[in-house]
Amino acid sequence: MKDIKEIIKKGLEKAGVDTEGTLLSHPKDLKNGDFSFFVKDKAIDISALSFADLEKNKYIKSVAVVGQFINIYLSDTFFSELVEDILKSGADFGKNSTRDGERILFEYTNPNPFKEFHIGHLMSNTIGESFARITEWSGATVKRANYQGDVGLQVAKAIWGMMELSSEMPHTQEDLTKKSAFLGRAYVHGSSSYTDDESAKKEIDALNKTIYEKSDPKVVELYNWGRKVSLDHFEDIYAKLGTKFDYYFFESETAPRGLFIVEEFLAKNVFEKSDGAVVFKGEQYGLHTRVFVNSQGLPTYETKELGLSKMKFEKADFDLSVVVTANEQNEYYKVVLKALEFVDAEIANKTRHIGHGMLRFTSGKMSSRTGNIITGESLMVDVEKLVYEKIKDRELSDTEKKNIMSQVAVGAIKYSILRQSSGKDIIFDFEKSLSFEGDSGPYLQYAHARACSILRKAKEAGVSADFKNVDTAGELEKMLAKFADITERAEKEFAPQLIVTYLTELAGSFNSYYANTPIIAEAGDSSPYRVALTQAFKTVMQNGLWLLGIEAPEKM
RNA sequence: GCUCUCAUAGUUCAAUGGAUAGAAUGCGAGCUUGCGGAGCUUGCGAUGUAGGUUCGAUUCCUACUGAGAGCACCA
Repeated sequence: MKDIKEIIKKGLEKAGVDTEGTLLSHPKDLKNGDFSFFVKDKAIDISALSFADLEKNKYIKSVAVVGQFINIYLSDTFFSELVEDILKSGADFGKNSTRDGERILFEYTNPNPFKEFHIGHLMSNTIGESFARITEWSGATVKRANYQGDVGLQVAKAIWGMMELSSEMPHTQEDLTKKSAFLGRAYVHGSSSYTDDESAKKEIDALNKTIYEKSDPKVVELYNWGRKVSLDHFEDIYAKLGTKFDYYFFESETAPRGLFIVEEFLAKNVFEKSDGAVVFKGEQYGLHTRVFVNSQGLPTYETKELGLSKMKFEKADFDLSVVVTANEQNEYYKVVLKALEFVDAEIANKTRHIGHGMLRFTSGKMSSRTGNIITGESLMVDVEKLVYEKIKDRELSDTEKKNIMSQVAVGAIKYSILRQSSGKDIIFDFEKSLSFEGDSGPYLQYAHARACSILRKAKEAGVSADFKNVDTAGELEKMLAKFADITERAEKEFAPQLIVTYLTELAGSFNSYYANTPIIAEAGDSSPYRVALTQAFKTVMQNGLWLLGIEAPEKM
C-alpha cells in the first residue's frame, strides 16, 4: 500500500490523462469513490479512455467515469493492508514529512502573573497547542513559548490588595490552591478599588513606581511571593491542559531590550518623535501610527514585542515563529511586524501572527452562575461537575473518576473551541456548547472508550486481531484511509477544525458499524478482522485526539 | 470618519473554484433478545441583497445591508 496516490497518478497517465497540477482528492461523498480526479478540459472525452491498466492493480477495485470526474474505488486488499499498517504504526500512523527538518516556534497562552487565567487564555492555549502538535506531526521540531506580563499596573493592583488583606495571607506551608485564591482576591480588591476609590488609585499608582524601582524590600518580597504563586498555579493548569513550555519570556526582560532597539532605530529614522513620544508611522504602508515609547520614556507593548522577537530568535533559532493571540490584536501586529522589518528583516520574514476569535456569550447566564467574570478555571470546574454527575455511579475507582472528570471536561471545552475555524468568534452557550451529545468532545472520547471496551472483551474471549480481510470494506475503512491526508491539509492551512470534523464523522462511522455488526462472534470467521478494524479505529481516534490536545480515556 | 474581519437550516458550526451544500442541536417517527443508549436508523429544514469573473461560485472581485474588532502614549 505504498503511496496509493502515486499508483493512481501513474495509472491515470498511462490511460492518457494529464495529471499535471491537478488535485487527486477524496470526494465529499464516499459513494463517489475513495479518490476522484476532476478533468477540467471538456474537450477530452474521458469516457472513451481505458483504465484497464489501473484496474489491474491489486489495490484498485474499479474506476468509474461520471461526467468530468474519474472516480477510483480501492480494493479490499488495499483496506486490509491499511488496517495492517495502522496496527503496526500505532501512534505514528498518519504522520507526514512536509515540515521535516524545520524548526518552528509557537508562542501562545500568554497569561499575566498576578491576574486570573481567563477564558481568552484557555482559547489561546487550546488553539496554540493544537497548532504545535499538528506541526510536530508533519516532522518539524517544535518549541513552545509563553510570554507573560510580570510588570505593569495589574501587578501594583494585586500587591496593593495583598497589603490591604494582609491578615488573610496564607502561610508559606499552606497549599498552592489557597495561596492562589488569596492572590486572586487581592487582585480583584485592588482592581475594583482602583476604579472606585480615588485615594486607593493614588496609592496604587505610587506603588507601581515603587515596584518598578525596587526601592522597598517589603514590596519586593510581596512581588516575588505573588509572582511565584501565580506561575506555579499556571503550571498546574498547563499540566491539566497538556502543554509543556520550552521557553518562558517576561515583559520585565523584553522591555529594556526593546527600548535599546528603539533608541538605535530612532537614530536611523525608522521611528520618530511626536508629541514627546516615540512612534512608528504606519500610514505610509497603509497601516496606522503606533506609540512605541510614551512621553514619560516608558516602553509600550510594541517596544517589548521587538525585544521579544530578538530574544526568541536567539533562544530558539527558528525557521518560523508563530504568535497566537486574540484577533483584536490583528491590526496591531501588522504595524509591529512592519517596524520589525526595518529592525531585523530576517526575523520579520520568519514571523507570522495568527489571530484567534474571542469567546462571546449569548446571555448573561455564565456570569450570573459564578457571580463574576468567568475565568478559565471556573469554567473547567463547572464542566467537571457536570461530568461527575454522569459518571459518579459507574464502576470506576476514585482515581479513575478523578482523571476522567478532568479529561472529559477539558475534552469538551477544547472541542468546542477547535470545532470551528480559529479566526472566528465563538458564540458560547454553556448548555449547548458543552453538551456531551452529538458533535462534542465526549462523543469522540466515548466512541474511543467503547472501542477499548470491545478490545478488552475480545481479549477475554480469546479472539486475536487479524487484518486479513474477510468482509467487504465499508465506510469505516474508507474513513480510516483519509486520516493522513486530512492531517496534512490541516497543517498546511493551520486548520484544526478539519480534524475535528473528520473525527466526528469517523466516530459516527464506527458507532454505526458497531450498531450493525457483531464484532466478537462466538465462532465467526469474521471476528479477528473486525477486532483488528476496531483496533485500527481506536488507534486513529487516539492519534487524532492527540493532535487536538484531547486525552483519550480507555474508560469513562 | 478610516481600516480589518465576518454573514450558510429555528439555533451553533463545517465545506481544498467542481458532483445531490455536510454535521450537531431542535421538532416528528422508530431501535430490548449482541460486544458501553454520552449510542443507532429515519423524516423536516439553509448559502444576506444586487451585479461581475468563470464551462462551473458558499468559495474570487465590486457595491449595498447587517454584525464585530481596531484606529497615539493599555496589553
